[in-house]
Amino acid sequence: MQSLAQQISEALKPFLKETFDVTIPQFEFQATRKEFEGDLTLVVFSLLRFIKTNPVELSNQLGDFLKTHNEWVTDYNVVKGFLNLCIADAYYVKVMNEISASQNYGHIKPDSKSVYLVEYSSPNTNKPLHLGHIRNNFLGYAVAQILEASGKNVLKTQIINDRGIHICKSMVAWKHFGVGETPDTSGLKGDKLVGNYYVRFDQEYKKEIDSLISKGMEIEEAKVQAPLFLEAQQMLRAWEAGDAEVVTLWEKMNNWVYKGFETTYSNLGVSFDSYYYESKTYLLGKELIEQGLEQSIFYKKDDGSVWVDLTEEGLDEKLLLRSDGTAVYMTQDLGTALQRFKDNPTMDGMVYTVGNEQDYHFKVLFLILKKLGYSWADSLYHLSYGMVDLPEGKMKSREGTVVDADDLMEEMTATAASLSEELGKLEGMSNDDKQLLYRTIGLGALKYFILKVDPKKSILFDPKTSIDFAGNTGPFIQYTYARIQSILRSKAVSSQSHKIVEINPKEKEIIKQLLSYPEIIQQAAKQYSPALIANYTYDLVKLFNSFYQNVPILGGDDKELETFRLSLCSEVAKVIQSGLGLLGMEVPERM
RNA sequence: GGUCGCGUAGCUCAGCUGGAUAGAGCAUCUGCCUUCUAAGCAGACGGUCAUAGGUUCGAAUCCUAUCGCGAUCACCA
Repeated sequence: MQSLAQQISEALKPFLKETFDVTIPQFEFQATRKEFEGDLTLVVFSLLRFIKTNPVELSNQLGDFLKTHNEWVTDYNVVKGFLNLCIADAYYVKVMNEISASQNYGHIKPDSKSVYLVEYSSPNTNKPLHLGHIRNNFLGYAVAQILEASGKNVLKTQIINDRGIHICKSMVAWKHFGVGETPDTSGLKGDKLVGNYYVRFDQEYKKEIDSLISKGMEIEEAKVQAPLFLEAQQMLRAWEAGDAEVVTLWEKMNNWVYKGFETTYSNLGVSFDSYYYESKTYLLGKELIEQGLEQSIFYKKDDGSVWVDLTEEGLDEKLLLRSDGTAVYMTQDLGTALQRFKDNPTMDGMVYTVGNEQDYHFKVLFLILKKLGYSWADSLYHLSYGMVDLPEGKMKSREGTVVDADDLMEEMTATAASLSEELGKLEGMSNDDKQLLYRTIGLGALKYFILKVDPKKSILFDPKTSIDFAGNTGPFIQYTYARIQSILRSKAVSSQSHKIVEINPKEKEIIKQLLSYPEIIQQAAKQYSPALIANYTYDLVKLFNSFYQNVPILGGDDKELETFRLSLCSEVAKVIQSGLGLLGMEVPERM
């Protein structure tokens, strides 16, 4: 479907060639502002670079030409260098018919084998998911959906940080204070149980430090001499050496955590196509370091540690391997990237959804991969997002100011429930259906609240006041959808194309908004920005509500008009559903 | 200190590759529920786009400097 702007561009090019002997590569169009008459505006100013003439005169010339040569341009007016074109109602009726006839409007089917990987979530296995992970998950999932809608094959994946000193701490604490306790015996989710022991480790560790200090030891000395700390270190070494007992316990506790995570993911409404584990990729990373050493891309210091020098690129020197030969964070990420490429040879790009405190890390990671000669390094993208802060400041697990993901979702559902009860429109709905609805609304509120903001900006989240259900919010959009469904329930929408000759301004605005949806998806994909989709959908909903309150949809004598309006409602509903779907949000039939 | 990001209405945010008089929501105030769901609609109030220069027909948008906030600069991940 060719847009009107494209059609007009095509018509103008030969005209300008003939009249002025110039070739214009690109015309600039914009929607006409409300205070002027017209629908589409050609910015003639931008043509002055090619044609030295009076902008008003040129505008009039172009307007005359279009009025006589384009079937949809009915009239025009000129304000300074702006050529405002009036477009026939029939054009909007025609495109409405095209939109209703199209399948999955705005979405494009992938036409190649190439694959995009979207990595998100990527938790540690020593504590439950919290508010920060929530932003990460919503963002990653939404971006994956948007890329898919824009015509790419997408695989959602994550890297699980399942090895290291942190998980050993939980294991040590469990061995001392909780042997025999399992998710089944305690009734706790696995991730919560393991997280508790991580906290317990820290508490007991502090006690040991204090006791050592009271015996006259220096603080720094006490920190590394505390028995629990030594035990955790010892356990990490045993793990790396493949000690059977340690590995078995490690597997057992990690599996508890994974099971707990699965529950949370399922409640969040996100999913993954594959999983990568650092315990499995760090060895490949080490191989890469060896290769780089042989090719003299990296260098070894006297103590045996391996480094890369990025000072020429304006960065620092970066450690890649410790002096004892063990892997660091960067080693693992190099290995993971290579592993993913090996698993997906047709990979066209990869998106890393990771907080902005790691901007530097990813800059370095991509640079190293490029130095190693991997051509795909250019198509890696760090989807960097800002922190989620609380009124009290940063979230700190030690100080108990972390907002737990499961708890938050439950709170949201409860808030949605009490607000819905107050409104009392759900008579005759079964309890199960109500519960499902409350979850849909509560979670929708949370998702929309987070996704409508530009990813790179940090969010201030106040659990008490942040989530609203009125105005620019998820529930408002869901509510509008539910109301449209209610209208559609009363009458069947015919699929025939409409022939009405006149439409009112509200309808025209809605159709214009619908028309720009495919472009919005492409743009959102290009910018990795769910916020673009969110704000687009909100605008559409606002237009619809104004229409709904001011124009009778049902009734009246003109049946032709009624069918047209019903059909318009139906298309609006479909686009709302699609837009919210890209954000990972559900849409209710009634609420 | 070096590097990166942010700064738009009292608050939360839009503003696409520079375009016409900078837009929404919340809050405050005024109207609108016997007609398809009032989580709504119609309207009022609210701005030195952090500051100062520059680029040009034209700047919230691009460039430079300054100020403020945040992140980062580990043999942690």
